[in-house]
Amino acid sequence: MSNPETLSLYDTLTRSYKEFPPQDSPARTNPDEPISYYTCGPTVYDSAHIGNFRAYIFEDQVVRALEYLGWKVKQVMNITDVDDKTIKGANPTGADNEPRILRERLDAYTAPYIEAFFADIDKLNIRRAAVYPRATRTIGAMVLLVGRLIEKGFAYRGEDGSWYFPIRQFPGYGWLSGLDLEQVSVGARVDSDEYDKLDARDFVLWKTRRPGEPSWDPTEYDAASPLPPGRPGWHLECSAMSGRHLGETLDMHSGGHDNIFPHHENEIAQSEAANGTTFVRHWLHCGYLLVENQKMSKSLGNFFTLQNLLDRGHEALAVRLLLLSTHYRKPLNFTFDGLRGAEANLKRLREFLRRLEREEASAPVAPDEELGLGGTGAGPLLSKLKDDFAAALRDDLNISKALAAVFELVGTLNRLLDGGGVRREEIAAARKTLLGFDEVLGLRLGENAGKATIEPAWVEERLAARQQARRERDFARADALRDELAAAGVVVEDTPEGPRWHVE
RNA sequence: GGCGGCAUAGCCAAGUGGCUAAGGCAGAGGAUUGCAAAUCCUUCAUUCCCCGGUUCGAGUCCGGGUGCCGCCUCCA
Repeated sequence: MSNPETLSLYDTLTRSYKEFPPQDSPARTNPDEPISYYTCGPTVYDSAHIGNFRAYIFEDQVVRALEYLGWKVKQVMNITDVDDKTIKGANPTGADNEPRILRERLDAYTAPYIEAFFADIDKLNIRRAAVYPRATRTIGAMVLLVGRLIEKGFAYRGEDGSWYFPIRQFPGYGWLSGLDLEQVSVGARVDSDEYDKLDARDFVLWKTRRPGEPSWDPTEYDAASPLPPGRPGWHLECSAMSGRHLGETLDMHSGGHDNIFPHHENEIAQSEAANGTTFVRHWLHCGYLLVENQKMSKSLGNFFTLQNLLDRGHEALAVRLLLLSTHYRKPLNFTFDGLRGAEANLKRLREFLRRLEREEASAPVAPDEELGLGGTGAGPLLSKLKDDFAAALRDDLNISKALAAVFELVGTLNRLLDGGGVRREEIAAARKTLLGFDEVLGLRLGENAGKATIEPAWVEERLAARQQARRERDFARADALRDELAAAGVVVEDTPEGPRWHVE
């Protein structure tokens, strides 16, 4: 393995391109040290939609690209399993009960959504992160974090016992989002439990227990904790979980553009106030997803989960290809036209790999090949394309350029193979190059997952009958046999060397 | 109102001052085929939202518009 290559990546905080990994990242000097990468995960109150998956696929691209370029990565993705929506979902009537019962109800409510989330990311071939910490299982770390904030004077208690973070005390507040605190309008609406904030813009760290809401007793984790029984505020979990699994300073943190404010802004404030160290060296955010040029919403009827698309007969990996083929920082306009285009592209890539495998297996090893002669000189082309591909990734993950290299490989090799005389080792090298690209694209080109298993003898029997019919020029019968095979998912292609088939 | 992003062919999209504006999808014509499929060839933006300006030269820089999108504190 050659030395890892650095990338030029846009950084949200400085609004500029920066070299990644950052200079002060331990991964830069210690080859065994992984890049620490924290990603905001799902709130499990419902099935994730394709807008969520754009972010998760983008983050998967980041990991895959870094690994392709030679880096080790430790990715952590949180699962938010306690917030207002999950609480409401778990206990719609608001009936009060013991905290333990309410916590159990919450777990029972989120469990199927957690399961669905993992099933979906598997279908989309999103690699699993190293850890998926759950908020409800990390309460102790959150309690300790608030404890440190209290010690340092970065938290105050409201009248009802909830604790808040005083944003005015944190000098860097607003930096990430570029918001000027004085300009942020303080809404006229003041929530009933916000009356005792010192500043209406302060955010809650720990909410005191309300009837009907699951709660945790902080003294179970820290006997000296002044926090009342209650639950964590929205932002606290990410600061606590990232610290627990990746340390006080992260190489990279990413999420959707809409997480910048207030979520990530508040994470910075909490973590840096508590630890006195830089929280994140590099911030990365992906753009929004539109559907047919409109915001995705249930009322417009353009709201899609992955399952909705599968139900319409689309393929998860085509959805993946579509969602990754727009540069991560640009708005992505999801259309069914685009999805069909992605399906065509995916088919072309699969077809190309099949051709390489087929021709590699049948290519004779010519006498001059043993001498290293002959062939078409595909080698230099392949190394150029690999260079182009890697350079595209290093250029702020320029996926369009990377895909151009992939399709140049397809077009050029198809031409060479049509011309003949390609050496077996050249074909093998092309195949390996394509599969190498797919390590980043994640389209499972080299796998046959999900394909129907067909009994070859059954197919051969029909093919033989069809050939017989063709020889007799009984094309109606030949086409009927081909249709029968097609119905079973078998695609037949006639060639000068006879028919060949594959399962689709 | 404040802050930020985007605008390139029917669709997706690269491009960050200089040869003929990448690549993909769709379309058209052709080779091949019994018909298909796959593949290949040809074709598909005198032009980059509009108006000015800078420059020998601008899609690329500057100014001004227009349009679309996001954020401006969770629980609304």
